[in-house]
Amino acid sequence: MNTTLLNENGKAGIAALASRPPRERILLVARDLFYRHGLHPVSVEAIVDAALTNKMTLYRHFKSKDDLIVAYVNQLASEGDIVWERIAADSPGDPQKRLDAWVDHIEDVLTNKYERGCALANAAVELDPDHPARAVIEAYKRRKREGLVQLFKAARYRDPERLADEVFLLFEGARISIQCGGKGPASRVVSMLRGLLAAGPRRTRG
Amino acid sequence: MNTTLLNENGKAGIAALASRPPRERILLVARDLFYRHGLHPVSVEAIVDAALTNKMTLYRHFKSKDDLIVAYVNQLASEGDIVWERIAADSPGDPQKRLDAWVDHIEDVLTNKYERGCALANAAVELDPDHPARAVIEAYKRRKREGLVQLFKAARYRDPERLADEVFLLFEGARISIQCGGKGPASRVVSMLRGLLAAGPRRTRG
DNA sequence: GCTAGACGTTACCGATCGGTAACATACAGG
DNA sequence: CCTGTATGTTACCGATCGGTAACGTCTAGC
Repeated sequence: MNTTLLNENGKAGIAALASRPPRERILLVARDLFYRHGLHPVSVEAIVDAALTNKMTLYRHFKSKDDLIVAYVNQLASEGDIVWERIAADSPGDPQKRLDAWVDHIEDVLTNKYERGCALANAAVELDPDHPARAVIEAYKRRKREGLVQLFKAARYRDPERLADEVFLLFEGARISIQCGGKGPASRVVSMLRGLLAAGPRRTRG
Repeated sequence: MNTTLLNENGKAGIAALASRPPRERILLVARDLFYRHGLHPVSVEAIVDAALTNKMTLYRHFKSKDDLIVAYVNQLASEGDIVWERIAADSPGDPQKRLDAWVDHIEDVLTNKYERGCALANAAVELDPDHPARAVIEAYKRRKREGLVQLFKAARYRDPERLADEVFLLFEGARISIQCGGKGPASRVVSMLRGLLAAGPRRTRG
């Protein structure tokens, strides 16, 4: 069986894995396999094999596969929050700079050759409406959108709610479109976003 | 087991099903179950049960489950094409009216209470990159985007490619956001689209 | 050095999966 | 009426699934 682990999405290979505790290895591998192949096609066997451990150890850390999925989704959400906080920390008190930095980050995401859509959105597609992981996903998306609203508000853009929705939806649409063969539309979204940011600020009555 | 069939997304109930040939029943049911629960969680047993038939009959019409998935995706794509053609037929030679009609259609889709994202995009999330159904999905999305470009071109909008990408991505983003709890962002997208259509036309040098 | 707890190994469980063989039935067209 | 074709029924296949029991091993901390 193939034991190739983890794309170059900022993560290390098999060598760095071996020295980490099993739970961490499992989450690292789950993150990779779930994203690349989806939730259902990836068996716990495949995960523990790639994580260089075994089923018993996995089930000592996670009550069930669904519980692992919740942990996987929580991991993604908290990583997204960290990116957001890093952007905030890099430009304290400068909402305009934060917006620019956010678009730079978007550009990185969309040009990543391993991009296969938003992992959280993809997970939502595969999960029943009552799956506990969905609440995490929905809360994260709302948080993200609200952060954009506050940023546009602080930067004194006109109609911040509408603008936040627009850039939020453009970004979401671009990510989902990448794996639907529409690389064309997505390639233009960064310049669209920059256009929106450049054209809008301080239109609040001067 | 529950035999509730087909949401009100324009399709009939169990009574209308019974009089149709098995292959049609199977596709009708697959369309419903695949969309509501995803591709992998729906077994062929569940499909044939809901379609009031049996596995043997299904496998006489489809070589495999993957083959059924291809037929499911083809069905969705051709239905989408039919909507597009109907819009064209309703406003022959009037691209602006077609654009308006398209946005009206978008509004219907986004306000449908059973909306769970674009069925084709959802399917793409669940399919390997080399699955034969993916080519169908990608071709459809490209076709759809190209149709928008031609419409904006014919209606003499400025920068039709960019505008087509923008409305395309907003629509895609809205659909995927609906099931991620972001009903807020999606609710504004129709007025955004109408704004884009109203503000832009004939900006081609007047 | 001993012990406790984390980890690994093997083997297994019942359920379900996609898919098929063999056979019975219904029915339309000659 | 007879025959061919589509459909339905039952039973089954091997594979894989998520999950567990029992037991052996390793090592950190006292």
